[in-house]
Amino acid sequence: MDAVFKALADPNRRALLDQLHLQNGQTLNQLCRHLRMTRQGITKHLGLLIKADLVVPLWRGREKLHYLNPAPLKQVSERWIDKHKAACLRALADLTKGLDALKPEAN
Amino acid sequence: MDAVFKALADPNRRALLDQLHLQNGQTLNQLCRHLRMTRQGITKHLGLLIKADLVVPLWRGREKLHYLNPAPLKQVSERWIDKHKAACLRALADLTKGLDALKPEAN
DNA sequence: CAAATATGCAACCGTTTGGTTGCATATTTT
DNA sequence: AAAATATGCAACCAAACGGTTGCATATTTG
Repeated sequence: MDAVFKALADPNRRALLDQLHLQNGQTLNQLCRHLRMTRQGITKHLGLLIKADLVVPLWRGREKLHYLNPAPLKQVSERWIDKHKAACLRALADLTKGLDALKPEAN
Repeated sequence: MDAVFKALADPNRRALLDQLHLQNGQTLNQLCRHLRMTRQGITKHLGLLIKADLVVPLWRGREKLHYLNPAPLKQVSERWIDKHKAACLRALADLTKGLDALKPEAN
């Protein structure tokens, strides 16, 4: 969890996530084109993103494809915002209520 | 926006947000009790949280009350997650589908 | 097999960060 | 007015961070 927040702290890493969000499964060299920095520098950033499980790497031959994994971000957003969660859950609750209202005639 | 991510990067600052989430409007000295660190250290952390607009201060006499402001976090969560939104919408879709499955005998 | 491509690993270095200590200021309380 | 309470500001320091350079390794291509 700490790794996720630390990974998000740097603007270049966020730019990498943006880039992957734009086109998923990019290789290291592809990502290098959009960011003016050494390849090794980007490698280190990607390393942190991967450690935080925000990016999942997949080897194909000599190429390393990078995929965006938004799962950890879910928890991030739901830590202090219960307004947000509440709104979503309320919508679901209302619908299930709607379901129950229709059910009696089928039971 | 950068300030928000940077502010969230430190575990002590996240602990402060947790503390405010538990009880809103706490004073500096109150917050000091839950975190083993110098008061001045906490002041600096709160400074960053305030600059990121994650915490809003309110002076009352010689006391400074701190209030949690979850608004900036909303944007954070919605930057790379459209899957999240999609998942939520899918859940809703599945439920409405369930509704439709029950409906025919009522229509 | 040799050359080119794609990536990894480690040392190094200036800057930022997290935290402390010391002192100053403002509001209550007695 | 004096003592106590609540906070602010600045200097300082070790540790972490962001980025570079240099070299090593693995896969593909000719």
